[in-house]
Amino acid sequence: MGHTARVNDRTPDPAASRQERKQRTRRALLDAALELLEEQGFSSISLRQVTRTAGVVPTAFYRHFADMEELGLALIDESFRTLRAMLREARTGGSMDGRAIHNSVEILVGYVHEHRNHFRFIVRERFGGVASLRQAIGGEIRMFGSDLASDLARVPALDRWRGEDLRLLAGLIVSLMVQTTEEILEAPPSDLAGYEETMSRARRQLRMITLGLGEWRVAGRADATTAGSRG
Amino acid sequence: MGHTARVNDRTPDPAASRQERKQRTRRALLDAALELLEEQGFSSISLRQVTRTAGVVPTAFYRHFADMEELGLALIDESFRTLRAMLREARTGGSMDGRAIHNSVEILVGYVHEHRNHFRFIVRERFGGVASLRQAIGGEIRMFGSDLASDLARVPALDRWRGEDLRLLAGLIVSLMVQTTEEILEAPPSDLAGYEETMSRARRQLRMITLGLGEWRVAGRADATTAGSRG
DNA sequence: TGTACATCAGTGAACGCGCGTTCACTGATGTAC
DNA sequence: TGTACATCAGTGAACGCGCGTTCACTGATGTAC
Repeated sequence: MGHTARVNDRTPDPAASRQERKQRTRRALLDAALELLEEQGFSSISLRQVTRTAGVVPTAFYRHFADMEELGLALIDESFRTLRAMLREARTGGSMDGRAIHNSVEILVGYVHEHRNHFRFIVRERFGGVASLRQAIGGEIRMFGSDLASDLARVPALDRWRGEDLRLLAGLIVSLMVQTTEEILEAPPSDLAGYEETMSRARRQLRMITLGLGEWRVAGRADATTAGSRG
Repeated sequence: MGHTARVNDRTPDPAASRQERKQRTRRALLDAALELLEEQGFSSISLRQVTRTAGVVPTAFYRHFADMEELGLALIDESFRTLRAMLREARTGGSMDGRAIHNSVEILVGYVHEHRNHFRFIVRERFGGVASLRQAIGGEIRMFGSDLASDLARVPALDRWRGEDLRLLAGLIVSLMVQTTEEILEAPPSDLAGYEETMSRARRQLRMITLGLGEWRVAGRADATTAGSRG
């Protein structure tokens, strides 16, 4: 809440190269935007507010971004880049089963919790007023759903499912994860009990979904396959 | 796209009373805002844009709303009032079973489809930059979840469920409905095939959720291991 | 190592613009008698 | 029914303000020799 780390604060740090300092200012602009986005929507924060918060003159902005939209896209990229890497890593190791799906959900929710400001921005702008940001965020979430669907295809219990049904199932899970992300962001970051509560709710809701999967008729006929979610 | 029904267009209609004309201007302001909200977020549309689109001078705005926020709250109220009535009616008739839940979902999705502009606004501002609107929308959705949970309590198959679990299940279904609403709004209103496709997906996803409910252990132990499917 | 020049991140003044809000007003509609 | 007055939805001018963007600039950092 308003520590507002400005980029200069008049300690020029002679050890830093020109390039390093430029990066630092860029960082300050991104952080300033994230700070302002705690309170406002992206389309209502101004370039001048951002530079003011970053401790820099308005015109300095143009050394880093062509306009606010470009800054917004940079924030989206930042938000998802590390998460994608973490999930890719989690998914390469070992076999794919119900446990692995649960793991991915835990990784995502933990990640969101640790990057609250980024994801508050993401949730706000997912259907916000700026079309290019909406598209970029939509693309990331869709990609996330596709990855999940192909993971699900590797779960033994689901091996006879049609691709279309796997995508529906993935959509259901993504929908739960979006909902959970929103819940995480509603509580203050210090509220660890609330965080655990949300996690626990998400786990049980995920289990509610997976429990019934054994009942789903694969080919459209009533041949009930076995094996629900097995821990 | 941009038919922009202005309030005056210089046909004063001598038959209308002063009160009727005032209502008409109010309506024109709300419609103007909805039209602008197709393209922009609420916090970035201006009072002057709204009055310009409505065909009225900026200062006339104050005869109807204290500020833009008050207009926004009026739009939220409009969006949900009729829907609430329809769902209440749907739920008073007859017994409550899986069929009734499906019916409610159909009503909601159809309603959203026929009030696209209102619900685009709702979806945008649900996590948008204006706190009071966020709260109002959150309250409506939460109320919706509570109603659904108490409906679920009357479903025979769920009669032994704990309230907490019913709320989780209701949350899951609300989450699916929000997701479906977002899908409906992504396609143009003329795309009836897309609408039916979305409806069909929603139905099957709802079935995926409800299929497993027989497996849920009512008294709920805390570990993750679960039995396989029943016949 | 020292000098002369190039680069370029950040500065500060200035611009025209749309904004929300104020104010005194107009003139049609409504009401009292 | 006709007259005199009150109401009040909508008008139009004016205000001060923050905005995005332009421009010429400064002075520390980087580079060539």
